[in-house]
Amino acid sequence: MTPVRGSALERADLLGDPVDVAPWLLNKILVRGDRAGRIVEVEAYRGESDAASHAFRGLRPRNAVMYGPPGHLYVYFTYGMHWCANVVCWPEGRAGAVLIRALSPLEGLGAMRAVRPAARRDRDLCNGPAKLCQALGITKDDDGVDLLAPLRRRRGRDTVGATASVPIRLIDDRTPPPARPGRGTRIGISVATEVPWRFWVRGDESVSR
DNA sequence: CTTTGGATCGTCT
DNA sequence: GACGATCCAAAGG
Repeated sequence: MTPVRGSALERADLLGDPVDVAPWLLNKILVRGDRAGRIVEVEAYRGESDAASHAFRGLRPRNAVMYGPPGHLYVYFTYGMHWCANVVCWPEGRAGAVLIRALSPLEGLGAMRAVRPAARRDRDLCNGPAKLCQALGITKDDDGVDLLAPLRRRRGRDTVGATASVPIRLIDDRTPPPARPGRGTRIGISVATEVPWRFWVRGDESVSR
């Protein structure tokens, strides 16, 4: 399998409103060691002005990363068993993030299948925010990592086990975002359910149900 | 295919 | 003490 190639994103591209950054992130690639997937579904969370955001009630230990510089990963734990990952937006001091809801698996499918035995088909490996974290081994340990940091020389093999030391990066392989992405309301929330801040790549089979 | 309910624990009230 | 930015297995059509 040929490794994905691409350049790091510009941090300036993530300085904006999550509602603008979210569709722009579609078709970018999330890489962890030998595993990689193309972003095909996202949701924008606008921080203190968004009742559905974890930052709606201000700075807390859990959401502190969202108040940091853009381009870092905000990871949270939910439902007593799941991890979910966001790309931090807006300048330092202002909370905002884009939840990554689904990836189209590109590389390391074998490792993903090994960690996700519940996935019957490959399209089920990363078609949900907690599923993709499981597939890439994203946990609390990855909260706050810089997705745009230059990649150092490969430290070791990406084994199915410990992923904590394996870097996570966001890269651009020059596949542009869709000119006309799917757009609709966000999923799984009980407030601010009417705003259309969910975006996806139309027709991609890994978009969540 | 769709619907339903259980699992499970950190965070905030 | 309640409730999640969810997933999955089981049951029903």
